[in-house]
Amino acid sequence: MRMHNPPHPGEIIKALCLEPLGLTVTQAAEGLGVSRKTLSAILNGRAGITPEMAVRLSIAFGTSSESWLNQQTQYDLWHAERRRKQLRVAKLASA
Amino acid sequence: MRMHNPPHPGEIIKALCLEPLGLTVTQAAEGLGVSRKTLSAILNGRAGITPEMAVRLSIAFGTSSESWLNQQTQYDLWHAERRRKQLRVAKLASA
DNA sequence: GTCTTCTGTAACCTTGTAAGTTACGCTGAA
DNA sequence: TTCAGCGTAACTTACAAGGTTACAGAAGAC
Repeated sequence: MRMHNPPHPGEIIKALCLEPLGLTVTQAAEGLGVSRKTLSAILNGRAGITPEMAVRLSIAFGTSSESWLNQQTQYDLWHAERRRKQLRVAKLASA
Repeated sequence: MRMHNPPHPGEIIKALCLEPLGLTVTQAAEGLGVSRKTLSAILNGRAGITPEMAVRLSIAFGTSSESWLNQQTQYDLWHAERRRKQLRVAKLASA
């Protein structure tokens, strides 16, 4: 489990894709083939990156879809781990 | 992108966790703190592993939640990649 | 000042999925 | 035959993603 709260993937998209290319949200949304609302929600952390969106990002920006989706996975997992103590689960195998 | 259709994580749970320990689906569901229906759906590929379920699995079986969730990610991504050609996405950066 | 563009976001709808409870039929073992 | 285990259907609640439409604010061009 990582120590620091990982940034949501939207921040990375904004910092590594949109800003370097000088793309507006509107332009990027058109390029990705999604609505401006959908991209805006991701950029502002109000929606996650779905598998399909990861593939879209990999087409548009040339990185692997796996890396995009893994970012989302790490983000989701960090938040799920914060509730680990609240889960009532038996140890079925003591590793 | 992997060549072969990755097994859904439920198969791995069954093969690596339940069978070696001789656990029934009912027993494992109780230990994990979920309904028998929920676990059955996962084992039979009709539901995915959520971040919370990944944490439950890591508590019960002593493996990292990340490894469980990554299996789901790989499974989801493989299916999303199959539709890559159908997505109308512009190349915004030519990597 | 005025107009336009970009942006965030609210409201609303549709679709899909996860999870729960309850209940049913099937199977296999005691 | 009786019963435990299992898959699964039917129903509910909850939530997330995506779309369209519309609004308000910020910022630049004129």
